[in-house]
Amino acid sequence: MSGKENDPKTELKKTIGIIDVARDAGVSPATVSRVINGNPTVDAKIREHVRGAIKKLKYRPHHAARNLPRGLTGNLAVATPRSSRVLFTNPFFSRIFEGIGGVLDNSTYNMVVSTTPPQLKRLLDAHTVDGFLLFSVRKGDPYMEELEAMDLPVVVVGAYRQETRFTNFSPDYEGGTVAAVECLANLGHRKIGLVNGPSSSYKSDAGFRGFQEAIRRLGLVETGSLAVDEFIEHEGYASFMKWKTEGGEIPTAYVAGSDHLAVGLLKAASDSGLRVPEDLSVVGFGDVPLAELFNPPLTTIHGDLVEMGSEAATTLISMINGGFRVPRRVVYPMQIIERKTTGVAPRR
Amino acid sequence: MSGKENDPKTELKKTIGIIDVARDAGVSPATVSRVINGNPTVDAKIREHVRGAIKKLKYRPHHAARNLPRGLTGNLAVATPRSSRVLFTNPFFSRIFEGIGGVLDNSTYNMVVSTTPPQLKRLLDAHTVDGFLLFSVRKGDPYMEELEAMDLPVVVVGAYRQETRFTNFSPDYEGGTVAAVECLANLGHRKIGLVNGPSSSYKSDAGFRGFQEAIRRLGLVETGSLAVDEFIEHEGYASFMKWKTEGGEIPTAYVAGSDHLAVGLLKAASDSGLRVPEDLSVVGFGDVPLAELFNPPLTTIHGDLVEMGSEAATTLISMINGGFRVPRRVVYPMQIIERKTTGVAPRR
DNA sequence: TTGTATGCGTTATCAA
DNA sequence: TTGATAACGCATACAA
Repeated sequence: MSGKENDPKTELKKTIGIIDVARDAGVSPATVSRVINGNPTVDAKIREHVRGAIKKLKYRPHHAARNLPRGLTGNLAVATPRSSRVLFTNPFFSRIFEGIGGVLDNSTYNMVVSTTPPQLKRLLDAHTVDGFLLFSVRKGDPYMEELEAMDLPVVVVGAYRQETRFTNFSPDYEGGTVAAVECLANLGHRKIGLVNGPSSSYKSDAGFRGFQEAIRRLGLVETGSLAVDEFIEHEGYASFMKWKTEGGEIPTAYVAGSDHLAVGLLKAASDSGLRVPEDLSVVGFGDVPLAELFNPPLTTIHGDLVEMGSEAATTLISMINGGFRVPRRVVYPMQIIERKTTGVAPRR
Repeated sequence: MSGKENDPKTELKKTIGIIDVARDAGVSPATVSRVINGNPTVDAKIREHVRGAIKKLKYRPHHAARNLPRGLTGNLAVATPRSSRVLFTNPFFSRIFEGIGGVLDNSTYNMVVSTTPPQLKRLLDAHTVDGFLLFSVRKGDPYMEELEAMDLPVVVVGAYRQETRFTNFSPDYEGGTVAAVECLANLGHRKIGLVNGPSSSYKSDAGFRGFQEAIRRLGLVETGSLAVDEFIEHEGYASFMKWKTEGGEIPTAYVAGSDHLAVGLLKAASDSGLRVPEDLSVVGFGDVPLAELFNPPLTTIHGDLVEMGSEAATTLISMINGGFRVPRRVVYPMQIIERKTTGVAPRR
């Protein structure tokens, strides 16, 4: 009635590990490990017994310790080499993220997100992830060469350069822009402008290529194009106002590099007394949730970005497991959604 | 000329570890460890020598292995117990996230993000993070009781219940809503409606409390209130249309639970032939980047959410290190930003 | 100031 | 089918 299990050194153990479970179940740690990992070579009775001990002790495996012997981490990085808010101002991100999440749900990987250069740097300096999902990369972004030099699996989502070992999944910025110009041309527009991002953006390059090609092929004239530093509302607004103030010629239609840019442009046009689409047509890019609800509803370029995120994540995991040794380059088709910011060209 | 270091077993080592560096530098692993951790009790010459070896071998410490002996992971969770897109449709999230990122930049913690219940479940079942930053929690969300029962540090960002061990940082939903009603009352509005989220939302509760209190205190009359399931554009639009179709009375002003809700409402009003703000005034909540650029610019409730995110993260880290043992409850003041969706009440 | 030895929680190899 | 035991990469008392 007294001496049962009355150890003198009744110390308080911090975390209960696989050894504690083994002791409680009267088996070896190896057997517990087998049960945890669903190894079939375990006697059914013992398995249930061990499971009972696991629940009883509220045992929870240690993620990092589990992966240590494999030389892996069990973590995937979702990162941008640029500024903090890019991931969220990136019009596509929320949908791509949704695709990634779906894949992770059916895996055992965790997602470690880095939204600033210092965080990315840490990810590179320590073995913290088994692979990278990279977003919004621009020319000259920090740590990209370093990443190229490492042998970690990397998938870049969005436009990227050609000479690279990275696998790349990207919306068809070029084709989407072509579709926008063609739509405008069909509405009778002859003078069309491009509101594009900075030259440091691969996405800008692709959009520019598509724009130029379509303009030339259709015999149109590029008019009043604008180049901004970021694909955000404010930049689109300011650029248009500046252009107008300086007496620049206003086209009858604009193709924007992003929906946010388009919204800024729309606002600037409105503040300038221009009616949309009577006086000016505008096409966005991305079809963010807001686009449909905007006033007026935004004509824009749409693509299945959830699917893209999903495939990117699936591919990365496959690469980690030795698949897809040679870089892949996949482009996702984009199509135009005509709403209310595009109309027949005005007679000027 | 032949036998120097000519081991028979010239196997290819996978990752180079602290031992390799130690051997190359002619010191013990412990000394290398000290250099890595900036331990001052290392001779300057040796330190430089070791650093040279680290660079030469391109040695990178292993994050998980480093934290194992400490019984920690070095990871923080940023999670929501709800659906995937919540984190991104949450109007506040991008700014709060910015605050968190800033703190992480100056720490050694990594951020593992979970945007789906399965991912959250994994985080709970394995020792993967040292603490939780929880977002968009609603009544009845899965795994919350489980988390409460564990002894991991947790900080909830956004409205939450009173009876909890979790520390809580939240915008002042109640006070902000009061400010909105007061503003409207000053403009002469008497019949005011609330476009609120679902009753499962703590945020809705707070907004409702503030609304009711202000309405009663100012002697106004609640008119045409709407309750939606999510704080998104679509819901606001649909609810208003349904209400109108059913012949419900339209107030002269609406207070919305979020900017996105306000945008949907604005769109519905516009489609119904109502002018803003001549026929109807609307106040949003959150002051998302879009609000200012919307057409017309949205009057809304603003707060310093970057700061809130920053303090939440700082507090969580402190908790992990043994600080703030008792739950804290911090409410961030919100103020109204009057733009163009609010005006003098029409005579009806 | 530096080295040795041990432990962190788990997997995996090899016997039994 | 199960059990020792050696890694996995590193930090840290304890010695020297």
